[in-house]
Amino acid sequence: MARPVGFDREQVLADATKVFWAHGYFDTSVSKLVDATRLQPGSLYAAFESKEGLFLAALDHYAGQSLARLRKILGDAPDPLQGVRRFLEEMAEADPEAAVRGCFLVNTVLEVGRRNAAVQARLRQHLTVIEHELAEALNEARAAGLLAPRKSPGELAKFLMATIWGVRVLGSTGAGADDARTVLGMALSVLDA
Amino acid sequence: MARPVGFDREQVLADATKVFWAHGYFDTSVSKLVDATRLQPGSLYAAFESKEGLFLAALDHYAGQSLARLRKILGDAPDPLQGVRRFLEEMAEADPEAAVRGCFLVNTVLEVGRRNAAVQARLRQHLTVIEHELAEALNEARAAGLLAPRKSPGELAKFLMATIWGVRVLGSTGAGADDARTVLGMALSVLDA
DNA sequence: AAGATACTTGAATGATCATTCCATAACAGC
DNA sequence: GCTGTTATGGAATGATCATTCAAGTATCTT
Repeated sequence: MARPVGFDREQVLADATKVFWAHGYFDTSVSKLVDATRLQPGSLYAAFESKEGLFLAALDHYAGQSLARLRKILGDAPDPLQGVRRFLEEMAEADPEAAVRGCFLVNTVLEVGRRNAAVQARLRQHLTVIEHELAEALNEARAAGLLAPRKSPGELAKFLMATIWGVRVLGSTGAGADDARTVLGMALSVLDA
Repeated sequence: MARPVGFDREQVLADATKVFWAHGYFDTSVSKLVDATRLQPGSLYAAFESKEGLFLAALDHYAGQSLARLRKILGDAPDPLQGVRRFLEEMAEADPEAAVRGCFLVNTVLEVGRRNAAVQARLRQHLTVIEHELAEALNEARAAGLLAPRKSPGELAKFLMATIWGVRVLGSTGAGADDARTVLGMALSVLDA
């Protein structure tokens, strides 16, 4: 047949994700991507079609990793409710640099998603999967008697997603871990009683 | 003396704010600003020094208006606690376009603030003023017996700010008013009991 | 009414933008 | 070890970027 691809697609996506995450979509130039991935424009365009194509692929790459982390935390926890709590509480313990960097998906919702239908659709899809995962865990928790029966797992999941987003913004303002813990503590108190 | 400035600075700031709010910092070109403000580059640079200078001025313009709106709602409310509730609840009632546009300050925290110290400092300043306003209202509420004494107004204010940010992100994902009301209802339940 | 002052205009600047393209290189099948 | 096919490297493209500047114009002071 012909010459095979000479780079590791996953590695390239990891590199590109890092750049887009740090600089956003519009302030990431193709030349920054060339530097970070060590791929020339030709190869980049052959593999991902366009800057937007690469960006969407990076979004998928990031979302896949986030989902895996959530599932691991839920799986390792002694019960579904504690799993949910730990997932939220973990956010306050990231190092300051990571906290300021925020969540790639949330950053993108505000920078691009508002105005680009393709990007918004992709983001909603990824965020919905995470929300459903939380809702399912809360549903199990309620079935196991860990959560008051009058609470709605679906609504709580929506609320927790908004809490996550709020804490991400808080982190990007440069606030410290203490503030994050305060906010998370109050939000998680909604799960009590 | 000499020829006076031939444009209304407030009007220019209002126009520029609209563009920056809709497109963000990096996707707003000077030529878009020239179109929106009907000022030529020379005049724009004479009045605001640079694109970043105009952006910071737009941020100030927006923050001033936001603060005025908050103060009006607090002033019109029958008591401080209801004022705070109304300020939050009002967010769900914006028309869908405005909801997707989000809050200029929050959008900017994630797009620019994370990486530009001057912008981040300005944002923190504006957001802190709003947070203090909320904390003060909650303090009055507690003094008036409307809020349980064990609740901390300062911590509640931080939590409510994060709630606002979360709801803003929710709106930018394209979610409807119902979802916003659900999230706000749960968050405001923290003020009860 | 005349001169001094400073705003406005819009073209020019050089850099950088996303994307394309072509010559070259590398591998598969025969 | 050719031959066909596809990846790669890197220059070239034309558009657009933020910013500057010189020429023209409007207004205030005297």
